[in-house]
Amino acid sequence: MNTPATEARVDPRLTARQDQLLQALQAATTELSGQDLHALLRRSSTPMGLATVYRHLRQLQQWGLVRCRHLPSGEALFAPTERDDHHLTCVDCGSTRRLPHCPVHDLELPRGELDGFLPLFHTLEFYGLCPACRQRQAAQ
Amino acid sequence: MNTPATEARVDPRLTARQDQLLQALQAATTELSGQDLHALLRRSSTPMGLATVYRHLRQLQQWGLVRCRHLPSGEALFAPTERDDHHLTCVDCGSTRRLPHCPVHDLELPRGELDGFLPLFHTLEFYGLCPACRQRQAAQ
DNA sequence: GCAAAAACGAGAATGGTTCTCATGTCACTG
DNA sequence: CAGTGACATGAGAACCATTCTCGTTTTTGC
Repeated sequence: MNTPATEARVDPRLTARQDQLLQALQAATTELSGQDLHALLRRSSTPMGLATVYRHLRQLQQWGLVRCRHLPSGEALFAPTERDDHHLTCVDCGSTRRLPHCPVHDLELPRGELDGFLPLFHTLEFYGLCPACRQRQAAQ
Repeated sequence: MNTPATEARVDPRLTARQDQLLQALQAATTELSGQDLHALLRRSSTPMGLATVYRHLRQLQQWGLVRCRHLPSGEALFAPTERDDHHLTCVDCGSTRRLPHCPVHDLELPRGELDGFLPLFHTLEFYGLCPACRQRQAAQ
């Protein structure tokens, strides 16, 4: 199940800021929230404001370079789309665990994989551009 | 890809309030937000406060009776887990469209199905209880 | 009935995200 | 070089869905 992010990438010409943001995400071993990125980049030689962080995260997301998922707490976590990670998320404490490999290739989740985790439900969502927005963006 | 919600259901003995909430979700043709449900039930003969709506939504979710997904806007939408719906979500305008059938059985999304929608990335998440929380809940 | 426990809800608090707008930056031009 | 316009930036305010607080009401167990 490969989402054609490369094909979807409209304009890979990133600004320095966008590149800085993307590299921070790629360098991180885990997903980062907007707040995390802000705190991280605050310490760099070229600090980035919170508004700019969110602005560019949305832009990168619309370009298919960054994916976003929401924890039960409502916090949004970002990661580069090149990482094909999937997670088990606890609806009680909100903790998440990365699955060792993409489960879509093995839909009947084996007991061993779950390792005690009790699945209650799943979500499968596709993010992208609807025809109306593609058309509007092309017209601009 | 059937999530064993029934097996996971710890205590299907719902209170009147929980039942009212679940029935409202089942009766609705679309997913509803917490605010939607509050507004809807406000007009019923037994109105429900916002705090109670969210309290029970979380409870029903932990029981695997209700699923929740987040729009790019951050708004959370709820639906009964018995409905196996999946969506295309636009990262620009946030609109969502229900897929005609569960795409997990047809992973290579056919062009016709997309109908002009440009997928940028997808998310696949499992929600449930981690071992620690199962243990803690069992102990209580 | 009656007391203890649980459920309830109005309104305040929380906190992540977005918006506003004044300022900064940069590429051009003449 | 100023001059100029378009765009990027960020501090802080605004927003708003959700959660928390806490006094009241309802239910439960006996």
